[in-house]
This record gives sequence, structure tokens and C-alpha cells, in this order.
Amino acid sequence: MSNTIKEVAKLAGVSVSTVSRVINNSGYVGEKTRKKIVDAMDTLRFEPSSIARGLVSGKTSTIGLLLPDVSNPFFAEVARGTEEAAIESGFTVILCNSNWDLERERMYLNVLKGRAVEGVIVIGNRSAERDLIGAVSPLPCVFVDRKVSSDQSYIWIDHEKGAKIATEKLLSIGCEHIVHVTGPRKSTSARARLSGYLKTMKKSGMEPKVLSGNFRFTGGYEAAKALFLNDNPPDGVFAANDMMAIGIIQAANELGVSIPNDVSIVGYDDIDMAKCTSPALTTIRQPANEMGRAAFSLFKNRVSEMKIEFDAKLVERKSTK
Amino acid sequence: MSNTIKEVAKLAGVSVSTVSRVINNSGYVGEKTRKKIVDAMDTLRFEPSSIARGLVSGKTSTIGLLLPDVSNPFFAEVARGTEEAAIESGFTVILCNSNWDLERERMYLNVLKGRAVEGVIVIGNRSAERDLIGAVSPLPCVFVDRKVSSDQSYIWIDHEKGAKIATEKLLSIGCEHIVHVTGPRKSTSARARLSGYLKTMKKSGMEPKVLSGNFRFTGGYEAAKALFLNDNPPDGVFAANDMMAIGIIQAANELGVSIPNDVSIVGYDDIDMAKCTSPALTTIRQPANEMGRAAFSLFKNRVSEMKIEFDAKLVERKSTK
DNA sequence: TTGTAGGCGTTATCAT
DNA sequence: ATGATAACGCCTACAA
Repeated sequence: MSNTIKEVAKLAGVSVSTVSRVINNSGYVGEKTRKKIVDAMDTLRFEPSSIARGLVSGKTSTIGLLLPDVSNPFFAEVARGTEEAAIESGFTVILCNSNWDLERERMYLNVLKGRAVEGVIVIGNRSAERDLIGAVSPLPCVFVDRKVSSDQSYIWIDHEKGAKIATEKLLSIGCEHIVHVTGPRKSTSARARLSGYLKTMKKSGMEPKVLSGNFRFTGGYEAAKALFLNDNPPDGVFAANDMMAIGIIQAANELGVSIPNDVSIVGYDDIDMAKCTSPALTTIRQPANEMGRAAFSLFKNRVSEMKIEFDAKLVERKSTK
Repeated sequence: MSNTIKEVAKLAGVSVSTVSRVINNSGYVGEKTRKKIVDAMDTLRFEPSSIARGLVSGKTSTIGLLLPDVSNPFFAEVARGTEEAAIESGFTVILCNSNWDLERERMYLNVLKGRAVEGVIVIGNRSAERDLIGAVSPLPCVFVDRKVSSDQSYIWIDHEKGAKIATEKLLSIGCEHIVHVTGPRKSTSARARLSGYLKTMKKSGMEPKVLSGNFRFTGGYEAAKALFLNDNPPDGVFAANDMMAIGIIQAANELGVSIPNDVSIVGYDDIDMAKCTSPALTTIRQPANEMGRAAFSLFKNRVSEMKIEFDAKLVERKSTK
């Protein structure tokens, strides 16, 4: 059942070079011969060995995708976008879950090099920039959701602006006591969101209030319990991601705090789940799929020192007045 | 960048086969020669080409993972389990999203063959069994969540039993009008769940009632609207998966139907989201991560005609009395 | 203990 | 328009 170009040639009664020509349609091939070969190819269900091709060309048509955890909805969607774009270009994606672990990030980068991938796409990593770039070098690398100062390229969303939009939304509906629940300090995107919130609050002359979170459901849930049990509960909450916002909604529901009457909630990401909460979550949309696709295209076009910026957009649902 | 074995040989003043021997440390190599070669290797920073190796040995330490869509939480978790187990064995996983499309399934299987993967793990496919096995042959293949009659191996959960447990739970809390919202007809696991529901209802002498669903949020949502607006609304609903159950909860909340007072809901899968709904969803847990790991181990140990069965378990939360 | 040579599946360069 | 044949980088008998 293993089919090589040789067997196709034999079945079609021609030489391997002619078969190779029709595969790559290069050079001249007579119509009749071409047809015979094409027929032979699909009766044999022939698929050229990309390994052998790789040997000749030195290329593997493979990239590595390094992320903390595919089972996180945001990363899953980025992964999906990357993979879709890759396959359209004849590339294949190796999946690597670093599990938020620095040691594993480094390990994977080495594995990927050994696999002779042509490039790496990195998302949501925690490594220090210099470590990361050292480890990945000399492979071309695209960073997603992280600005990087060297000559690598990256995909970036202006989270500061997104946070500004979120905060302004809360302001515009008359909230007077707006709290921000942050993501982990090490996350650059979490820091950008915090900064956007702080600046917007300052500009509007409001008093900011910040609680530390961790990007996880429980983080939001616990923050909200503390918040709503307080004697001065907020009337607006901006959570640094949707998972935490959902935790907040859950806590509010349990405590009998009415959304959006007593408090309005804005999240960040627009994961699928955001449509399904009660009430449905108003949030800042990150186009995760497109970001994944863009990352691949940056790699594919071998553009270094290039950035693509996306716009974070407000998606209004029922958790805000 | 990377040097070849030939250059190492030249620098060390030996033949390539001797170098090859030290690389794979096979056969006899004199201590002095070995040292010379090792030195040469690292002054040249030599790294053997995994492409060339793959061509010769036919082994790539790579497997393909074919699933409909990584951004579906259940598949994402299986993917994670598979990838974790794989890397622990020095294997690498190529991610393939078939997008529920038969044509793409076949296309990917061919791509994977071309990549010389050593095996394939297939989840949630829709292809007819014979097509699938024909397309993947002669690669070893493990099917997840699908029974297969040939000599392939598979991972299986007894969904009929899971459905029985779900239905019995509803019965045990006194529900007298229990509806089942199904998954797509083509899905074997959906059919098994339906069958388990039907048998259990029959045994208890209750009248079954079945609505067609599609495994998606909207499917549950629409089914529930129809159900609760009816003049004879159910007091128990068993949804064939969590996404639909969440749609049902959403619809109930919007309609002012109280869960679990007016109606109890049981889902299936125990995706992360199930903890986060209001009220939190009682559901049948599938150990997705373990299933992924088990799939890899079945492949790794080259066991064919082997099956691993998992048990579906009830996770009680707040959507049932 | 070490070297020689053939081959893995393709592509590319010559000839024919 | 088509066919030999030499690489690509490595492994593995088989010789020496």
C-alpha cells in the first residue's frame, strides 16, 4: 500500500522524471501521458513523501506552535486559525503545550529544532524575551500577543485601547464605582489592560480600584465574592479576561446581585462561552482565529521585524446596561 | 547552518560510517577515534538531520491527530492528553482540524501519510468506517470514542451506560416527564446515548420523548424554547452533551423557568464550562484527558485489536434536585 | 575496529 | 516530450 513515485511510473508506463513533472507541473508533459499518470496516481492514492522532498529541498513544510494549553479557549482558537492557514499553504503544525512552564518551553523549542521545523509560532509564553529568542534562534519565530524588541515579528492587539473601550463603556452608562480585576502580573497583555484602565479612569477623574486576578474562573469568582460582600460594592467591573468575568457573573448570581441592574460587567476575549452566560457577557473581542492566521502568514512571507496590529472591539451583550 | 555527517567525518579524519556509529552508539568504535569524532561534532555543532534519518528509517517519532475542531472543549482536552503522553515518549503531534468535513478527513490522512507519521489518532470523525480504514491503511490507527469492527484498536466509553445513569438520576429525583435532546444522527456516540435513554425509560415504564439536536449551544437553546413554551413542559431534560445543556439552561433562565425547581437538567461530557453555568450543570463526565493519553499509549504499544473502555460517571451539581 | 557501497523517495540536470 | 542519473544526508549490511 506504500506508494512511491516509482510505482506510479511503472503503472503509468513512464519514467519517474515524467511523473515528477506532472506532480510539480513543471516542464513539458504530453496530454495523453499526463492523463495516464494522473490516473495512476489516484488509483494508487499516491501522496508524495514530504520527507524525501524535504531531503532534496532542505525544507520540511512544518512549523511548531508553542502555547501554554490548547484547552484554553483563546489559545485553541488561535491554534485553529494557525492550522487552517498552514494547511492551505501545504504546511503542517506540530502542537506543543508548555503548560505555562518555562522549562517545558525551552524543552519544546529544542525538540522543534530537532524536528527541523521551518519556524515557530509562540503564544502566551512567560519566558524572558532574551531567553526565548536565544532558544529559538536561528529559526524564524512569530510572537502572538507579545511585543518583542528584537528583529522578530509579532502579532499584537492594542490591549490598552481595548481596556480603554471597556472602561469607557462602563463610564458611559453611568457607573461611578468601577473596579478592574487584573490578569497575572507576568503577562504583558494583562499589564497593558491594566494600564488602559488606569489611564481612562484618571482622565475621567474617577478613583481607580484594582484587584489581582489570575485569568481563571476561580480568580474572578473569589474577587467578586470579596467585592460584593463589601459595604461599598462596585456598580461596574472590568475583568481582564472572559473566564474571570464569568466567575464574577457566577458569584453575583449566587449572591443575588443583579446584572446589569446592580452591577455591569465587561470581559475581555469574547470566547464562545461569553454568549452562553446568564446574562450574556459584554466583552472586548479579540479575533483569535484571525490572529492565528496572521501569525502564519507572517512566518510564511518570511517577514521579520514586522508587526500586525489588530483592533480590539466592544461586543455589547446583556451584562451591561 | 547545520553541518553534515560527511564534514564531521572529514574533520575527524574518519569515514562517515564511523561517525554514524558514534551518533547512534552502535557497533564498535575505538576510544581514540570516538573522542576525535565527538570533538569534531561539537566544534562543528553538528546536529543530525531528522529528515534524512526519517527517510532511511521510515520512522519520524511523529503521529497525526485528526479531530473535527480543536476549539471544541472536549476535543481540545483529548488533544491535550494525547500531546502530553506523546512528548513523554519523545513523540510529536501533528494537529489536523477536519472541520467535520469528510473530504478534509481524507485529505489530512493523505497529508499525514506523506509526512510519514508513525500512526494516527482519530476522534469524532464522520467518515464511514471502511473509507476511514482504507484511507489510513497501512498506518496504525487508534479511534477515540468510536467502536470499530476491524483489527484496529479503539478507546471507548460506554455511552449507553452513561445515558442510563443520567436518566436514572432524573428518575430517582421524581421526574415524571423526561425529555432527551439528541446529538446528530451520524454520531455513533450520540446514538448510543439515545439508546441508553430509551432503554432506561422503557424499563421504568415511562413514556420517552425525544427532540433532535446537533451538539451545539443553539440546538439546545431552540429545543428548550419549544419545550418550555409547550403546554406540557418537561420536569427533566437529559441533553446529549453539555453545550446543548447549557443552551437549555440559558433558554430556561430567559423564560423564567426555574432550575432545578421547575425542571432538572443533566448534560454529558463535563466540559469546564459546566462548572460555570447558573446553576452549575449536573452532567456525565468523560475523562477526556485520560482518553487522549490512553489513545497514545495504545498506539505506542502497537497493540491492535485492542480496546480500552472508560466509565462515564455522574457529576452532581446544582441543575438537578 | 573501520571503511565501502547501496539505497530511502524526490527533484533537477543532463541527454535523447 | 521523455528518460537516465546524480545528488540530498543518513543508515546498515557487508568487507577489509
